[in-house]
Formats: sequence, C-alpha cells, structure tokens
Amino acid sequence: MAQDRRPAGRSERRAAGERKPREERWAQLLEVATQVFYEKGYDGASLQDIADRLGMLKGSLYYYIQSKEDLLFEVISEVHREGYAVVRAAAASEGDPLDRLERTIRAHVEHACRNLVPTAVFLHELEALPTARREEILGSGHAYQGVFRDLVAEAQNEGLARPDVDPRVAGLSILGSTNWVYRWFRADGPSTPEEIAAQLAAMAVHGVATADALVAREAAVGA
Amino acid sequence: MAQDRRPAGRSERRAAGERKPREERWAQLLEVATQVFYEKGYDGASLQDIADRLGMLKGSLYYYIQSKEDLLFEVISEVHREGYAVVRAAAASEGDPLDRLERTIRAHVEHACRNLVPTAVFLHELEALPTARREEILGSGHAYQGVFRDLVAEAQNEGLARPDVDPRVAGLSILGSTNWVYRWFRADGPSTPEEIAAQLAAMAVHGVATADALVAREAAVGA
DNA sequence: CGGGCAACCTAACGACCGTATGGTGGTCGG
DNA sequence: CCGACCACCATACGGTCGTTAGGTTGCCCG
Repeated sequence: MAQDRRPAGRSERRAAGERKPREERWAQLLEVATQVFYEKGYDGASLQDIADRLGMLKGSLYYYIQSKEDLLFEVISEVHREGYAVVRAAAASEGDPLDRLERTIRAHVEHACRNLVPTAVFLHELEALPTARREEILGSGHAYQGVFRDLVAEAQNEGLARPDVDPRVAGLSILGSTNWVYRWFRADGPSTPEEIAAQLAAMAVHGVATADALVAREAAVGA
Repeated sequence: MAQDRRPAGRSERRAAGERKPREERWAQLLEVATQVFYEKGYDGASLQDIADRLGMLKGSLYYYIQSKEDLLFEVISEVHREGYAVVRAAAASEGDPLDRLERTIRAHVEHACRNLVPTAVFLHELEALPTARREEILGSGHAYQGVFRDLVAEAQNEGLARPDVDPRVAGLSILGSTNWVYRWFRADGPSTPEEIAAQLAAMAVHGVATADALVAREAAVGA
C-alpha cells in the first residue's frame, strides 16, 4: 500500500517538496491544520488531508505531534489566548461600564472578523476536545460570558442599565450575537469589521441601558 | 468477526430486542439518531452507535435508510420545518412591527429551548450536509435571517426603529443571540424558556427601537 | 395449515483511519 | 572530509467505517 493515497511513482524517493527548519514547519502545520479543520470539521478531517497540503506523508506529522488531538488543542488554545486577552484588556480600560462594554464588544468582534478561520474552529470544535483539555483552555469558569455579564451588572449597579435585565442572560445574549459573526462575515462583503463591530456594540448597549443613560451618552458625543 | 462489536455469545440468534412495526421503529430511529448526533457530532457518530441503542445491528439500519446522510437530512429537515413555521407564523401575526418582532423572537427561543437537542444538531451539523441537500432544506435564501431583517426594516420604515441601525446586521445579531441559547440553556437551570425568551426579546427590541417608540410601548403596557 | 412478506440477522467487503517503527538523505559543525 | 543529527520517508498494523447481499424468523391472511 503506497502510504494509503498518492500515486507513488515507484521508489524515486518522492518529489520532496522542500525541507524546512522545524519552527517554520510547525507554524505552517498549525495554519494548515486550522484551515482543514475549518473546512471539514475535526472528525471529518484526516491527517492525510493535512499532510497532503504540506507535501509530506501523514506518518511524518508524528515528528511534530503526539496525536491528532494535539493539533486541535494547539489551534484552539492559541486563538483563545489571543481573543481572551483582547477582550479582557478592553473590559479593564477606562470609562464608565457602558463605555467599556461597548469597547469590549467592538474589540471582540473585530478580533473575530480578522481571525475568522481560527475563531470558527474554536467555536465549532471545542467540544471535540476531551473535557480535561477543554478546561485547560477555558479555565474552569465561563470566562468570556463572565466578562460581559460583569460589565452589565456593573452598569446596573451604577444605574446605567435597566434593572429588569438579567445580567446573566444579557451577557449570553451579547456573546451569542458576537460569536455568531463567524458564520456570516465575509471579508469581501458590504461591511467592514469596524462597521459591524460598531453596529453590534450599539445594539447591545441600547439593549441594556436605561433611557437616561442613553440620553447622557448622546450628549457626551455631541459635546 | 462477530459484526464488528458486541460479545456475540455464539449463534443463539441474539437477544432479539423486540420486533416493532415500521412506523414506530422509524420514529425511534430518528430520535436515537438525533441524540447520537448531538452527543458525538455527525462525523464522530457511527451507525454502530445508533444501532446499538436500538438493539439492532448496523447493517439492519439499511432496511430504513439509503445512507447515513439520509438520517442527518431527515433529522435536520424536520426540526427546521417546525421551527421555521413557528417563526413565520409569529412574524405574520397582528400588531406593529416591534410587537411582531418581540413575539417572533419569543416564539423562536421557546421553540429552541423545548427542542434543544434537534435544534443543536440543526445548527451544528447543517454544514455536514452536501450543498444540494442543505439548500433543499433552507431554500436558496437566508430564510431565518430574512424574517428578522424584514421586521427591523419594517419598524424602521414606520419610524419605530432607529435610522442608524443596519437591518441586515440587526437581523443577524438577533439570530445570533437567539441561536446561541442551545449552547447554554438547561431545563434544570434557574430560568424557564419563557423567561429567557422574554429577556432576549426585550433586549433586542430595546436594541433597535427609537426612544419614542419605547416610551409608547411602556405607556401601552401601563394602560 | 401453508405461503408470503415484514423486520430483522449474518457475514463480509474494501476503504480509510490514527499511530508506531525503523530507515535515509541532505546539511552542517568540527 | 566525516560523522551526527534533523527532517522527513517507507511501510505496515490493527481497527473501524459505511455499505451490500443473501439468509432467517415469526406473524398474518387466506
């Protein structure tokens, strides 16, 4: 069996698509794996697919990894680390809770749009990881959700958000609308990431804010 | 090989877990398939898994189906038909666009909460279907999104929604927040489907409505 | 009481999966 | 110029996958 697939024109040692140093290949491997997981899903993707695109044999991948699962873990881990850092930074910035909420949503959406493929893999294939490794990435709590929930709760405490909204549900609503963008955003579409981010942020802020707070915000913009 | 798995205590013709008439078994098959796809994903699930839970052998499934893909198609097709009908009915009901938007969101969320598993399979595994069969289900347009987008646009035309919101993005935002519930709703959680639906609907309405329209709505409730 | 059909079973097919093991060519420091 | 080592190749294993073809049972109808 000529390594499962590939014509394998007898033993002329294969076309040998350039040898590369380890670090460079590793980065390339992660990129290719991300793309393949995006296109076929984790279970649907095979190491063969990935190796093919790298111009090597699937067995050779084990020079870089211990198992297929390692690849998914690495891909997801990387994008989550980045995204979570971006969101936390925005949430901890200056200003009143509504301002920070708006900035956080925008940062989150813009990051998702600009890292569409890894984000999609993260959101779609996270549950393909065994529980232990999943929690190694997420931490034990619901990190993302918590950021939005806390910002809404804070706004509520300062009288900027309507008292009848449940911060928990509000946080999940925001998370849903922002995490949905990977399903419809297209770089060649009619809207830029910034425009979309601004729209989603504005809707969310209007969704939770009191009428008074909204009036105050418009006045501040006008000033 | 004793049909791949199962101890198979020699040939005593297997425990024979009750024979059932076709229609009943077919319903049971769909239910089991839905559950298994939910737990393992379409690619991760095997016909063996499904057959095991039905107490039959995987080959016997082909008495009911032509291929594994048929199962996914049937499952997704059913839940989509139901859900879309519910949403369209609510969108076509009486009242001004904001009222109808609110009712539509509530109907959508309540339906999703009460059909959590099929909904999850629909949203998660839809893209596992080949394009042709996917469009057979969805129709060629973006049906769900269109309903929400049109309601927002209608509200805008009547001066009930803020002119600076993009109905397209607003529709997708609403779709995102409502389609996200399958990821966090638990029947044994602190909130009922109705409460969650009401919260999400209220946030969405506040997210797009003008200040005047909101005042008018509160007055109407008070009356 | 016998024939037929519905609802399965039995058994196997070829393909492909992730993974292990040992080899092998080129490159580079000494 | 030589040996070591890096980045792969070659090959194969055991297993599982979806799918097929033909058999077997029990119930129903006449």
